[in-house]
Amino acid sequence: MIQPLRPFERSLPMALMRAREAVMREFRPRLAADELTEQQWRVLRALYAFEKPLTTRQLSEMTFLLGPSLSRITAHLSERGLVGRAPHPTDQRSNLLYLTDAGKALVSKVATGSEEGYAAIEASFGVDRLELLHELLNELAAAQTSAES
Amino acid sequence: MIQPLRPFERSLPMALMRAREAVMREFRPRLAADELTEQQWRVLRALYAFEKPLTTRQLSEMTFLLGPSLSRITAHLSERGLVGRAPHPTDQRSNLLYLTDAGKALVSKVATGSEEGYAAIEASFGVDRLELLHELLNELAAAQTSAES
DNA sequence: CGGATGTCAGTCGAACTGATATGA
DNA sequence: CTCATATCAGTTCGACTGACATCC
Repeated sequence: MIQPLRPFERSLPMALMRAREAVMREFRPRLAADELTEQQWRVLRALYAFEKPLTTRQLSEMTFLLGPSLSRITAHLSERGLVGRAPHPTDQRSNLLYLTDAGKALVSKVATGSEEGYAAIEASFGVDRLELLHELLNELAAAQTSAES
Repeated sequence: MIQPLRPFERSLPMALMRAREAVMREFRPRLAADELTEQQWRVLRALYAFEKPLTTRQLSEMTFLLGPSLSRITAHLSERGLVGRAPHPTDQRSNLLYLTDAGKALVSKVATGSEEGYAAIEASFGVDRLELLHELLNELAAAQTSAES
């Protein structure tokens, strides 16, 4: 007989996915309403949060998207007029990507609406426990990232 | 000026993804070594955990995969001889999917190896804090799922 | 030169929608 | 008849690899 391995409920990746899926049920419709995929949103969100232009490489690290995927996504966002591209001042291999005014407006609109979603989560889950969860998640990510061989 | 919205670090979906990404760096190579995608693994894992045959619908709820995606995935796993298919005893619309011996052996092999990954995580993060994290994640998922409109 | 950055080309897997057959 | 289950067809998207031009 095969040994009784780690049960389904104790799978950490599964628990993280289940929680994320539950949360995204709150946000996904808002993104879909503006024809945005999760990945596109991650890019816009990163650009918005930093308020400064970013290179593809920086975006890649922040959004966990691979270079080639980012090339496609940013090209698409550029076609939609949400993202602009400027030459890098010192490194001519690289570009700097930034949010256009239309991009900023869209992010602001979606993010403002999303605050309703956050309010719902905070109400049903509790602000302090949400804070604790954030803390644990950050520490887990830090612990694993630093534990690379 | 646009209001300073929720910063990047306080995005719950992002925090969950970052943590999951960090954890998956430990497990992804193990799956890739056996030519398994994350989604395929989720299906095998669910079948293995339940030890009983499951319908496509049940699998869909457990793995967060859509029906059509599951059809393709199970067809693929069936071609590889990892999953078998039997008629449902009472509902002739449905099938029952189960792990073949080869499937069980593969899951057992991958899962056994993965315990090393869990050990590394427990070592760097702490068993008790991992337990607390699991608890919070489950409660978050439950709170959100029940808060559906 | 070696090493990094970004893009292109191409393949594969999965998400997703809409339609369809089948049976509860 | 209705509703649910599952699959198919087809499109879009992103993951990923390998090659490549460009430049530090």
